[in-house]
Amino acid sequence: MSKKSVTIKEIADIAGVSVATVSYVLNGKKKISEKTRTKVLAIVQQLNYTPNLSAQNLRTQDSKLVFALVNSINSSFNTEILAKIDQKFDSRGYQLLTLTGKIPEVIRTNIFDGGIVLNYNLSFDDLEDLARHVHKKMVILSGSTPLKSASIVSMDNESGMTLILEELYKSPHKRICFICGPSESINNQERLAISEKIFKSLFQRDDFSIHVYNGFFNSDAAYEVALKLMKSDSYDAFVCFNDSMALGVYQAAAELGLKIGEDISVTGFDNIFFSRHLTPGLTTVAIDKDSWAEAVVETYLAFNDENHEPTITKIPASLKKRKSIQLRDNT
Amino acid sequence: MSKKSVTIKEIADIAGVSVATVSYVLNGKKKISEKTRTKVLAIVQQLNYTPNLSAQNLRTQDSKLVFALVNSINSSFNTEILAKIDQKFDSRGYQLLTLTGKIPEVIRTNIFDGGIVLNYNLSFDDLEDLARHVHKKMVILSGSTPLKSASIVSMDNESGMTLILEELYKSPHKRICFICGPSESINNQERLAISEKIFKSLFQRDDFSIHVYNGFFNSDAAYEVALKLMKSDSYDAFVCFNDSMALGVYQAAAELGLKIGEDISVTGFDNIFFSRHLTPGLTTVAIDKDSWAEAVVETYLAFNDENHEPTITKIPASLKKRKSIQLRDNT
DNA sequence: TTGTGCCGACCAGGCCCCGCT
DNA sequence: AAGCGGGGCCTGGTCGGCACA
Repeated sequence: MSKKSVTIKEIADIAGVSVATVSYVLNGKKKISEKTRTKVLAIVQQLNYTPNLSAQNLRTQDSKLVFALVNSINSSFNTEILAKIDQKFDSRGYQLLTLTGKIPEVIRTNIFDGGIVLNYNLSFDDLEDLARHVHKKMVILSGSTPLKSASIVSMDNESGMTLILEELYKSPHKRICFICGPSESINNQERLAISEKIFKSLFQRDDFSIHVYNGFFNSDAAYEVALKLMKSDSYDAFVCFNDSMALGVYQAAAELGLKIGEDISVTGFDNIFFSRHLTPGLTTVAIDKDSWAEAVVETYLAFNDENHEPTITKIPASLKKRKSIQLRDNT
Repeated sequence: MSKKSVTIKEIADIAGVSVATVSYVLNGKKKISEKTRTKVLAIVQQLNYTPNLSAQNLRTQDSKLVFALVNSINSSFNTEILAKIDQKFDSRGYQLLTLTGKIPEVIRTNIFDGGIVLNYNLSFDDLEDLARHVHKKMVILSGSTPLKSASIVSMDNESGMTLILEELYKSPHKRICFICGPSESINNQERLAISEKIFKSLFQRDDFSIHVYNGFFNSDAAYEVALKLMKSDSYDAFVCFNDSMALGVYQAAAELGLKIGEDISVTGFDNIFFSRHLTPGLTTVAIDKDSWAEAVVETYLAFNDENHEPTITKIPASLKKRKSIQLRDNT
């Protein structure tokens, strides 16, 4: 299999010039006469020659490949932001390669210029470990704790969670429960911490922890949990730490004939695409994904400066009001 | 930036052995005494050495990297199957790297062992062009027309479309329209062709083409189209060529107070995750994604045999009955 | 002797310094 | 001065060979 690919040497031989000349023609770093230039290019074209990237990277110690490490490629939240980042890297001459797995071998080798990590389920320790291995440009898309050699561009969970709980406070529904994500997730940890703070101060209650249920950030688990809780009629407000889980809550409500926005209130986080397609629309926390993606790419490229030090950037969140919260007056 | 990484030569120097010895220790192709082995490994461990993949690939002319080219990473259909393929490649020692773009430069270079193409919007000509460039293992996940140097493992659109239209035939709703995808998409072409055939034979009508509307495979466009059509009350059955578009139809129906499964019928294709979370559940065409992924990986690995010839495999489709079609009697 | 254990040296493809005409 | 080429080098794999028991 895999026919041998044509090399620069073959091009040189056929064109009757040296390898050096072909190389110069291809990357235009030196003046070459128009005559040889066209001759070489014609042969390159004809033989469909492409430089061997391994050889190129090896020699130049440089690469325009950027990895994106994600916990799962099958997640709307991940792919929505990934699509934008991909696009922005592309316009700057970098190619984004998405890969999954805890810490794949391949990122420890040096075919990549650097990478970004978009991963709900990577603990701080995992990140430190990763940063030790990838001694290059690295941007993490979650968390707030500075890392030795990676920048952070993450969403502002604190303001986001505050916005949504303040909105929910306007509802007559006050028997709140929290459907949260996996404990390893940094975003989950942050959302949990700030929720507790607000719950205590705004709702003036001290029994936060007993109203927290794990939905593992996925709709099926959240569905199971919600179904049980609804049957026992313990709660009339469901604060989901992401939109996927809100979807599971919607499904449970539909099954039991509960009207969302009337009988119960439901909130999400992330504003992924289907949250506006639900009936009623899901009130959730949005973050401008375009700005986020832009910040990620800029932060990444900032490593190109000599002596650049890692930075931490927080992307502001806003409230996306729809109809899943019942409000006292219809404001 | 990017501290210089440690090389095999440094390891050799520190261990007081030759590079050859270190190399043999690392890939165990030759007997090395236990004593030197442990000594070398200790230093490798300590300096956190990882072989330079570019150098390795260059020398061995071999790679365990597989690309997955997709039109968009932000599509549930793509990511659901991708996640499974990723996993199966992983268990066979290959690393899957997902990338987007028409024909990215990087796949023409030889850092990849080969790749798969999962792309609704790549025409046959694009595929031929791609196959010319990637003269290696290649598996395409759509289409039926044999390619010179790539295998095909695609879903059986014909049987899928037949199943769903036969089911719809049991409904009293007979004013059918078809919401289809972009014309370049091979899957769209196949679904369109077979729909026309069945429409003519089963429903015995000859005016197929005037009931076809383009929804571009995305929910927003489908929503716009559906809203207009519903307002004019021209149709009571909406056959969507994928589930995303069915989502748009659901939204339009909700807005106009139309009950799906009662006032109108809606069908999908692909059975992506949220189709079972909708209310009512979406009746759609399912394909066993696990079998599909398995077939893709097996087909890919078959290229390892000498003189392997490209193959074409069709993955069977089945009907996922839910409640979005109104049936005459409640069977 | 006949291995066993190790090493020197070359090779893979392409970039680019430096020197030649 | 303008155009071109020789050859070292980036890193790691591997073959033939050599020393030593």
